[in-house]
Formats: sequence, structure tokens, C-alpha cells
Amino acid sequence: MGIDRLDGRIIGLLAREPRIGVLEMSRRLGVARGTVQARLDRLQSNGVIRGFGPEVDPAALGYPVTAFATLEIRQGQGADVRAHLTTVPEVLELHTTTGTGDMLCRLVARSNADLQRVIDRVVGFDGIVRAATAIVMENPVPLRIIPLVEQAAGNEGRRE
Amino acid sequence: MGIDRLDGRIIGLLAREPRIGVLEMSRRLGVARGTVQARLDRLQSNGVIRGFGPEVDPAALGYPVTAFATLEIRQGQGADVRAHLTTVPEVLELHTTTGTGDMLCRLVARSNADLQRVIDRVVGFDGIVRAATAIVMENPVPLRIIPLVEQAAGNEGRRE
DNA sequence: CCGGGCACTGGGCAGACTGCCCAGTGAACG
DNA sequence: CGTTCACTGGGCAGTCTGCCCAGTGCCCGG
Repeated sequence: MGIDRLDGRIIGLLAREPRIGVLEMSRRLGVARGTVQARLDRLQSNGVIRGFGPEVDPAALGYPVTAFATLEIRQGQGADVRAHLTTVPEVLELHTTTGTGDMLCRLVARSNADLQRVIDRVVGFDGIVRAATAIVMENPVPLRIIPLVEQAAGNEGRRE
Repeated sequence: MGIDRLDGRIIGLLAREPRIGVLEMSRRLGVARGTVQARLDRLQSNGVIRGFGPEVDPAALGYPVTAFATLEIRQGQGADVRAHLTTVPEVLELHTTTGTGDMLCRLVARSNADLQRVIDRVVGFDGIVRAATAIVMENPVPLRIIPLVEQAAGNEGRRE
């Protein structure tokens, strides 16, 4: 486990130009193609790189409203609630947490009005006692990983 | 804006097998290669597909602990706090929200003990009045988009 | 009712890349 | 000291991409 600088640079390159290809990477990084290939294989079998799925923007799909809902669950109903939330397409993510609530989920909706519908659907389930919703207004830091990768790689700069 | 069924199937295919390539997609979908290519171009210039960046698993990087922190900001300090949080690699995501807190951020750390360090660094900034942290225990629904894509592809016919 | 515009088809072509293989080198290690 | 391992630099066949083109069915505006 753990990655070195070369791994970090590979991930950085991929993040900046996902369609880049192994050959071009090897050129830019100044190493042999086989090396990059081997690193990539290792990163993937390691699970460091989970995949290259398309990043879809919910807003472009017609769901510009994002919200986070903290849910309080009736004791012992966890599994049922999970199963229920899995069936709601607008639930993009679900975590069980410590703290005030028992679960935290990310929701999207077509509008603020539509969010009501989504929330009704989410909480319209017996095991959910209470829900507190926070609507996202702005997203100053979209989901990112590069700074962490660089830290894990032992600090590293740029390079295209 | 909006996607049709073919778009939905393309995204679904890509999500399932990201390395698939246009030609193979056209074969599986039973349409011409040019069609898939054109659809993909459109989806990307639409912004529906933002990119194909590598999905990096923080846990595999040595950061297995995830937490969400709700921050309360001193009036007028929003911009400074945003700037500050941007400099913390362990802050993977930051939203400004309505509701109880003013901001919600996703954090990762090397351990529960390390989380303390991260939180200290996050809240060790003048504009932050209070922070409430919820540690993620389980992630029953990892960030997903396919169900939403399918819903969007089903309902929304054309319209544009 | 006609002409366009549009998306899609099916095909072709050159160039580039991938997956795979191999021998050689240098460094770390038991 | 011999082995192991990562990396290099190179080669090869097969495949895919990017691009182009003519032909077709369909919807829309005139």
C-alpha cells in the first residue's frame, strides 16, 4: 500500500487528461512505456485506482439541486432503510455515521420544489424517524483527490 | 438538455466497462460507430459527461477514515474559510449549505486519531466558529449515478 | 407538397496505440 | 555472490481512432 512519486504523477496526468493513453504518458514522464503500464496495472489491482467511469453531471441531466439529508433511524431498522434508499434514484450516496444522525445521504432534485418530492419519498418509510436537510448553494471545492494523491506520493509538483 | 435512451445506454456501458471504446460500444448497442461517436461528443460538450478521470480510493492511499464536518462560519468570513479549506488536502469536497451549518465538507484521515489532526487543521482558522463532525462507518450506497441516468433517459424524451 | 436539415448507416483509409514478448542493466537483498 | 525485481528500449501483429463520404429515412418549415 502507498504510492510513490511516479505513481502520483501518473494519477495526476490521468486526472488532467483522462484520454491520454499509456504511450503518451510514458513520453511525458520520461520513462519506458512498460513501466507506466506496469504501474497502472498495479495501481488498479491495488485498488488505488478503482476505475475510469464517466463523471456525469446531475445538473446537466436536469437535476441542478443538491442536498444533504441527515437521517435518524429507528433502532434495528437500518438494513430496511438502506434497502429503501437504494431504490431511490435521486439518492446518489448514502453513509452510516456516528454523531447526531444515523445516516447521511446526498440527494439531487429537479428544483427546490422537486426536492420536496424526493425528501417525501426518502422519509416516506417507516424506519426513518426524522430527517434534517441542508440544501447545497455553492460547491467551492468539487470532489477532488489530487491534493491528497500528491500528499500521499510525498509531495510533488506539476508537470503536464 | 436531457438525454434519450441511447444516451443512457451509452453512459451505462461506459460506467460498467470504462475502457470499452467506441467501436465495441457500437457493436453492443447495435448502432453505427459514427452514431456512438457523435453521441459521445455531444454528451461531453453538453457537460453531461464531465470527464473520465480516474477514481482514486482514499482508503487505498492510506486514508481509510471518512468524515463529514458541518461548519459554522463567522459572518463575512466565507471567502477566507473557503480559501483555507482549499489548502487542506484531506478536504475532498466542500459545499456551502442552507440549514444548521453554513458549510459541509468531506474529510478523510489516516485513522481516527489522525482525524483529530485534520479537524484541528480545518477548524484552526479564525472564521470558523464551530464544527460538528460525523464519522462515516459504512457506505451502503457509494456515489452512483446510473439509476439517475436511467430515470433521466426514460422520462425526458427530447426537448433540448 | 416539396426541399432542407439532421441523424444515422455502412464503409474506407492512414496513422497511432495496445497487448505482449524479449534481452539487457542496475540496484537491493538474503 | 547469486537472485530477484523494476526498468529500459525495442519489435510485432492486431485493433481502434479520427476523419471522410455517399446514401437514406424522417421531421419541419415554407
